[in-house]
Amino acid sequence: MSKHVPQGLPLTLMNDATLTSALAASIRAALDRREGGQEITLSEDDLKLERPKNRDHGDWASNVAMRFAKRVGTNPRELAQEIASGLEEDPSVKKVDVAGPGFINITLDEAAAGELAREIVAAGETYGSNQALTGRNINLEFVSANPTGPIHLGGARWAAVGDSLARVLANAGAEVTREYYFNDHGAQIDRFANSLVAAHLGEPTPEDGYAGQYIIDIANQVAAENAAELAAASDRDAKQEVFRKHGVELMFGAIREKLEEFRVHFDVFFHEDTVHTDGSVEAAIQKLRGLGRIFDEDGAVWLRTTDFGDDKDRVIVRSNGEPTYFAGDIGYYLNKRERGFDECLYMLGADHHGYIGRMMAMAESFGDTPGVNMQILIGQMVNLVKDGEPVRMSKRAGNIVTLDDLVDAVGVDAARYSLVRSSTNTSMDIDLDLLVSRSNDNPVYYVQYAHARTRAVNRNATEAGINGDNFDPATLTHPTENNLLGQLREFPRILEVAAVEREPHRVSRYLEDLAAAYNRWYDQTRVIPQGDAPVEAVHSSRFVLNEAAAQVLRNGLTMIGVVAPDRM
RNA sequence: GCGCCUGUGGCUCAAUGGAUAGAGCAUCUGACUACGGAUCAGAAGGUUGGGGGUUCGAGUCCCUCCAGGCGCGCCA
Repeated sequence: MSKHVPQGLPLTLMNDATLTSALAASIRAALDRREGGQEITLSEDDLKLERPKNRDHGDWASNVAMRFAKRVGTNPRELAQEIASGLEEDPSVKKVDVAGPGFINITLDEAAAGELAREIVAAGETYGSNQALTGRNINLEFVSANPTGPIHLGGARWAAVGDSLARVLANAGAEVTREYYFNDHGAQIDRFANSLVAAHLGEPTPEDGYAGQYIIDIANQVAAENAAELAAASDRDAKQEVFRKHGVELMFGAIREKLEEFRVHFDVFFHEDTVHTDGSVEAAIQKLRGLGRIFDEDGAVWLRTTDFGDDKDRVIVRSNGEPTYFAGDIGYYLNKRERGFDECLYMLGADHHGYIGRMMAMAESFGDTPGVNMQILIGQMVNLVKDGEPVRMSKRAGNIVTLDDLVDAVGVDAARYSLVRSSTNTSMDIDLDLLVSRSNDNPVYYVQYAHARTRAVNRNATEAGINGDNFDPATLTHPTENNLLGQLREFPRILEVAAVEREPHRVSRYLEDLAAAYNRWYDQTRVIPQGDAPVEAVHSSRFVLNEAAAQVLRNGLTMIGVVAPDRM
């Protein structure tokens, strides 16, 4: 994602703490044995363990030997060997291998690894929560679509991604406020109102107006509900005012309703009007003027954004005295900061990326730090495709595909999942017909199926009298168990990265890997003994592992607002 | 012209600078009178757009070229 966010955010990995300290001690010892080793200080980064993609490379791996070999005058493999022999003394370590150019591959003791299943079940829905963003007070603004029409596919994408991001940020310990900037101030609203009057009077859609069935529907509804008010309106302008007031209200109500149905809840709906009427804009201009950032030219009021890297200076009050749209943004930003938000995140479509320069300059004009107090996340467009050909959506033309259409076609779960699943850096083509016909291909069902399967296993096992009482982690020795445990162990780290990098799509990718690991395990082992075979500790242990997998699938699906069903 | 994003198997997309570039769909071959076959096992399919560079190591970072999307208003 194009992220105008601070670099080098702390990323404390949820590695096994004792393992990390054992690694540190072992490296220290190896370095101290060499001349000059005392001069080297180890950073958190140096001790970072990573999870090998290939299971043959153990549970954890470190590249530390390759990073330090040159500095201490040896080759990586030799240094790795020294560190490895020190590590092997740690009781939770089963074996340590040196591989490839100097990787240190650590395999955990099975009992230590299996213990995780019990820990996850005990942690329940808190498993995966972390402290990566503790103490951050974040305002996340997303969707903010104009109330001149229903939410279209682009807005749907930001609704799904933004809401998931909010969940991921909160899961990382941040205070998150979800906010929608309700743009009810500008000329577009006049055009919207004008379109409603025209529809009411049976006139053709005005130049620059909005078309579509929803305009007619809203016009009819306003007319039906406000007959007296309309009759009292003397001229067309007065009628338009009636349509403006009630039409915007209706449109906005519909948007809120659709978002709620999409399981996207906003804490604050902020009306653009208020920054113009409550003095926020005026206060912001005064403040910037006091800071020497404002100048007057050609009868207009300007903000000297070029001082902070913008392409050109920006008008904030036109020569006719009307504030620009950007003036509203300025007042709104100041308003957010005064409400106590340290970090204001904006999710914008790629068609607004030209805005970044002036927004960041504006924040800096206030003395704030761009990329910290103000962070802008740019996501690429959603394109509508029909029969392989791109179709240009336009509210004016009235051929938009809406959030509602998408939900009608595939349902909330599949819609949210597929919108979140890919990086926001990539533009997205949606062919609604194709989406419907291939709806069963959606990976969301694979993940949901895995969860439903855990519940079926649970029901059957419970009926067979199996529970977790005789849990013995050392019995979880099958390769697929090792693999599943490794996958489960990664969950908190995935959520940390997703939060810090602002990339919720990582969660869905992870869930697909986890579901695959679960299905393979299910295929290879049995929780319930076959036939008359006795119930042993291993079955009890697998029962716990089954519950752990279920828990993580649930917790992960919750992050993207998708239901974890008991049956499908 | 300048700026941002993208370019990875036939298609849709993954991959905090790490090991043999991974999934799904499509294609082909197998597996159910054992806990849900919406599943599993396997095969085939790649010069990561081209070319330089940095690094022990580059799909990832830097430069350059090519292609596509988006943007450069006293519009919102």
